[in-house]
Amino acid sequence: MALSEQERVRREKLEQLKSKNINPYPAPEVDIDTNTSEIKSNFVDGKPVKIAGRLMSRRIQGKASFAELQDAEGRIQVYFNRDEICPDEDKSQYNDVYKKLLDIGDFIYIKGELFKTKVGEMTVMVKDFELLSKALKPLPLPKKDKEGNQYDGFTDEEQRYRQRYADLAVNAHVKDVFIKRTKLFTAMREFFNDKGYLEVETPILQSIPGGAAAKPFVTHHNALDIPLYLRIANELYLKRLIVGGFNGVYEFSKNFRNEGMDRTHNPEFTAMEIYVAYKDYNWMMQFVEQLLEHCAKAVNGTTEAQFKEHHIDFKAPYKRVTMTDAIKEYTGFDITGKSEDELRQACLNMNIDVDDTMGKGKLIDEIFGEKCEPHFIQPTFITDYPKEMSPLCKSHRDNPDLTERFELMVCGKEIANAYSELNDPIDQRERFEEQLKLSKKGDEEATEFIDYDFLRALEYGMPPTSGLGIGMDRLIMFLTNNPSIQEVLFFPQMKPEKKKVELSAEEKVIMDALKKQAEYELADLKSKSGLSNKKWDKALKGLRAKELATVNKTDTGLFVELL
RNA sequence: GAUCUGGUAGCUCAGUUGGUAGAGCAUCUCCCUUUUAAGGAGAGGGUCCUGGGUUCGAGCCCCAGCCAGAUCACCA
Repeated sequence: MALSEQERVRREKLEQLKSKNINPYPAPEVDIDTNTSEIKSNFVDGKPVKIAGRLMSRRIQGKASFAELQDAEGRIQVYFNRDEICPDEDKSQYNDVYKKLLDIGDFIYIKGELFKTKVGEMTVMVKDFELLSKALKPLPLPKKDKEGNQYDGFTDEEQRYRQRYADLAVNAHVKDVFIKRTKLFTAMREFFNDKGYLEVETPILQSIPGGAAAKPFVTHHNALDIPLYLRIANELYLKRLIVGGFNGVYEFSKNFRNEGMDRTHNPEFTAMEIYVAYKDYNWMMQFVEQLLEHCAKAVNGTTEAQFKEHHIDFKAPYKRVTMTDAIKEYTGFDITGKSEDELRQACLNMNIDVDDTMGKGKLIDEIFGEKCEPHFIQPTFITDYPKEMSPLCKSHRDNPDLTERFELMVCGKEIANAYSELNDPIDQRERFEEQLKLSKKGDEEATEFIDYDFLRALEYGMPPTSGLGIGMDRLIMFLTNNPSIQEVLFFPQMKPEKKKVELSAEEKVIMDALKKQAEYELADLKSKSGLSNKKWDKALKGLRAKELATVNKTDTGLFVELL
C-alpha cells in the first residue's frame, strides 16, 4: 500500500530511534503512580509524579515546549525543558528524541514534578521521559480555541464508525457515551441482583428462532448437518428456566435480526429480558418505573434527560393509558367490539394504508402507531394490547379480546414491552398455530415456527409469571441524547470497505485491454499486450490469483475472461 | 427498497461560464526557555470515489456504478 508522506516520515523516525538503541515498542510494565484527573483534583505544587499517555499536542518554542498528554481520564499539560531533561552536555534527549523523533499520537512515559505556569495552568515539568509506543499513522486531530469552539473536527460518521479507535482517541465526548452505556448495564444488574434474581445465559445458536417475529440469520452446523439460527429473542428459553423453578431470571442478550439497517436498527442489538414468577403485568409496571428511575440516576445523576427538543423525566410513577383509550383520545374512534371490516374502514377513513393480510390486531396497531405513538413523550405505559398481536401473552382477565400487555413509550418510541406471560399450554399451542396460519397468509411478522419443546415445558407447568424486555440500545440513546443507534454501539455494522487491489504495470496492461473487451482469445490478448513470455505468464497468474480474470478452455480454444 | 444530498491533501473544507488544483491546521527545515485554537520564515504533500461519455480541454456537464448521510418505507 502506498504510504502518505507523513507515514513515511514516521517510519523513518522509527528507524532512527532503533539506531539510537531506543526500542519504540518496549515490553516492561510501566510504573505509573497517578493519572490526569487525580493530578487535577488533588494538585500539590512540586509533587513528583509518574504518568503515561498519548501525546496530543505540542507547542515547541526553542529550548522549551508545552505539550498535552492524554490518558484514560483526560488530558494534562506537560512542560519539556531542554535543561531539565538534559542537565549535562548531551542535549540529544531533548533536541533529537523529543523534538525530532516524537510525534503527536505517540504513547510516552513521564517522570516529573507538578507546577503551575505563569498563566496558572496545572502542568507536569518533565524530568525524564520514555517512548512507550510509536504511532505510525497521524490521528485526525480536532483543535479547540479558548471559547471551546472546535475546528477541523473528526466528524465524518463513516470514518468515525469504521475507525472507532481513532474516534475515541480524539473525541472525548464519544468515550462518555460508552462509559454511560456500561453504567446503565451495571445499574440494571445491581437492581436485579439486589432482588435476588439470577443472571443467566441461554443459547444464541438456536434450531428454532422464537420469542419474536423477525427474520433470522441462518447458519449451518457441519457435524449435525442442520441449519441453526442466530437468536432473535431469548424469551422462550428464559421461560423454560421459570418452569425449572427459578424465581427470577434475566439476561442481557445480543439478538440478531436480518432486516433493514437505519439510524434506529442495527442487525445485532442488545435486549434485556427478565422473567419473575408469581407476578403479573401490573406488578411489572411499578417494577419498571423503579428500575428506570434507578438507572437514569446511576447514568446521569438525575432522573431528567434531554432528547433532541424533548425534556423527559424518568421519575416514577409513569402515566398509564390503555390502547383503547389512547386511540379514543387521539382519533375519537372507539375500537371496542369492532369487527375486522369496521376497523379496516376506520383505517381508510384516517388515510392509513391497509392490506388484506392485516387482521384485527394489526389494524389496531396501525391506528395506534400512526395516530397515537408520537404523542407520548414522557414515559407512558400503553396497556392492554389486542390479542392477535401478542401470541405469548395472557388474555386479559376482564376482556378476552385483549391481553395483559404493556409497552413503555418514551419520545414516541417503544423502549420496553411486558406481559403477564401465557402459561396455559393448550392456549399457547393454539396461538402458535394461529401465527402459523397468519404466516402462511403472507404476514411477514407472524412466527413461522412452532417450538414444540417450549410447549412441552409449559405442559410441565409454569407458575404465573411476568416478563419484561427492554431495548438497551434505545434506552441508552435516550439517556445520552443520541438519535442514532450507531452512536451508542462501539462497532455498528457497516458495509465492508472496498478493497483496492494493487496491480503491477503488466497486470494493468492486460486489465485495460479486458475492460474494453471482456473476453479475448488468449493468444490475441498476449500479442496485443506486447509482453514477454515470462512477464505475460506472471501477470496473468497474478490476475487469476486476485480473481480479476480467468482462463476458459473450450472446444474453440483458450479464452481470457474479465470477472 | 425509494428519493434527496454529498465524496477534492493526513484532518476540516473552498474551488467562478468548462481553461495550469487551493486555504487553514498537521508534516518537513531553520529561529524561539512558563505557552495555551493559530509565534516567525521557508518547503513538500493530490487516483479531485470508480468507470465510461460530451468537449480542443472535465474537479465542474451527461450516463452507469461504489460508499456514506438525511428523509421515507420496513421494523414485537
